[in-house]
Amino acid sequence: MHGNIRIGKDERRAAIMEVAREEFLREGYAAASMSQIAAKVGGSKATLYAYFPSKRDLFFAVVDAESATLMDDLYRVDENGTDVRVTLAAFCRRFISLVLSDEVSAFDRIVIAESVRFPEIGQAAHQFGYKRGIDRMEALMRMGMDAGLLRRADPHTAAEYLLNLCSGHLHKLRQWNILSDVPPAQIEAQIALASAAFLALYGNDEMAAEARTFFG
Amino acid sequence: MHGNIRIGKDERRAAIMEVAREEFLREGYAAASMSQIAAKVGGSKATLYAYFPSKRDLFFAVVDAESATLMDDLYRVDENGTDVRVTLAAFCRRFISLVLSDEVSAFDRIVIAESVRFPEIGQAAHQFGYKRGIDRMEALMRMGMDAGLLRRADPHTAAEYLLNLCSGHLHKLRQWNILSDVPPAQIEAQIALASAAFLALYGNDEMAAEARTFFG
DNA sequence: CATATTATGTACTGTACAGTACGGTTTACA
DNA sequence: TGTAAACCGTACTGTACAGTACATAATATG
Repeated sequence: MHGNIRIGKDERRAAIMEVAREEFLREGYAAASMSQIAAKVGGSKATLYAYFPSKRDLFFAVVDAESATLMDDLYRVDENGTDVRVTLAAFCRRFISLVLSDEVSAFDRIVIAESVRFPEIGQAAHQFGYKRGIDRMEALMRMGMDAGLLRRADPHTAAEYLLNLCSGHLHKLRQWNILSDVPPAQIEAQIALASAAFLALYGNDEMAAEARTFFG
Repeated sequence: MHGNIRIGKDERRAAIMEVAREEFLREGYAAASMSQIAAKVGGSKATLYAYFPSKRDLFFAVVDAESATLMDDLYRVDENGTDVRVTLAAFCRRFISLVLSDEVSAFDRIVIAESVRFPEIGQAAHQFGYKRGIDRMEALMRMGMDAGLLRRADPHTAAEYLLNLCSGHLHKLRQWNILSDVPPAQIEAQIALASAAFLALYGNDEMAAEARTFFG
């Protein structure tokens, strides 16, 4: 009667998580409803609870998956050439664009909001995202230092600071839901500013002097 | 922005708001309960609703008040002397300490979490806090530039960047609820780092050179 | 075809909450 | 001392939700 095509368990699970992801990201944990999710999946609540024993479990599954994919995007370092400056700029571009995107924004909001009730979430974001990302970037920093483009310093701290510089003014405005769409020109400006600030702090004397012309 | 002041009975109103503030900051909007608040105030729900027509109104009243007091603390510039460097360092110390405190942390979390459902909140935080704070700091920047300690640049952008530099690594960890208590030594390190970074970017050549020794 | 598994809709339980109704009680004050 | 406003407790309405029960239908496997 209802020509429902039977699909494999994994696919159904994926479909549930996809819908749940949208609901949780848009509504937050409390306001998202299991009945709503079941309805949008097209199945029934009974089936939903057959796959995930509780709302909490579904939420955690979604957050873990999203954490893995997003963080993998966020902290990717494309070593696309020999020039460390190019790699650095490419990283800033990717990172800043993503940080200001709807998806990362929404996810970040959820993590911050729910990390009080569910501390595991904040720890996951830190351990599997941020920390791992910085570890990856250490290699990039070392390359720059070995090439003489960056000052000799603790590469871990340097990586940490690059990320810090990338999350700027626009990020705050997005967190407060003031900017819904960020004009590309502003993103470009933010990228240039973050790169320049980083080079002014960690670049060799020559690069730092050049970068400092950005500030004044 | 929500001036609904009743004549007389100010103490009771204040008592309600004090309790509501604690509840909202600890539980968030959804999980905070009006019955709970009424009980903790010592009164009844009828009285509570006599003062605030709805949960939403009470929430807004609390957020507005908290916004005003917190932001006033956060963005205060103590011009306690003639030396701009001292004023600058004092500002960093005050700002960073407050940003990492329980109160500001909790409030920031609420604003981020609820600015989706209540966009007015994010706008209030921006308009009456952040924006106004930066306007105040512009004066400080101008002083530094006039004194020749800072490079000539747009004082507004410079002020914006100082704030940006102050919200560092530790702020992220607090947002994710990983650090509950921040060791004072780490706070001091963060203060020194932010000051140094700012001077390396916006300080005159002499100060910038000195500040850059911090990085490597 | 027989049987075990899985999906289905519907309707239920229990709970928690915002907001209201109301009759009685305290307080302010004239 | 009288009166009106403010307050109180309690119990209520209506709603929304997580999670469950159950009887039925579709599918797979043998």
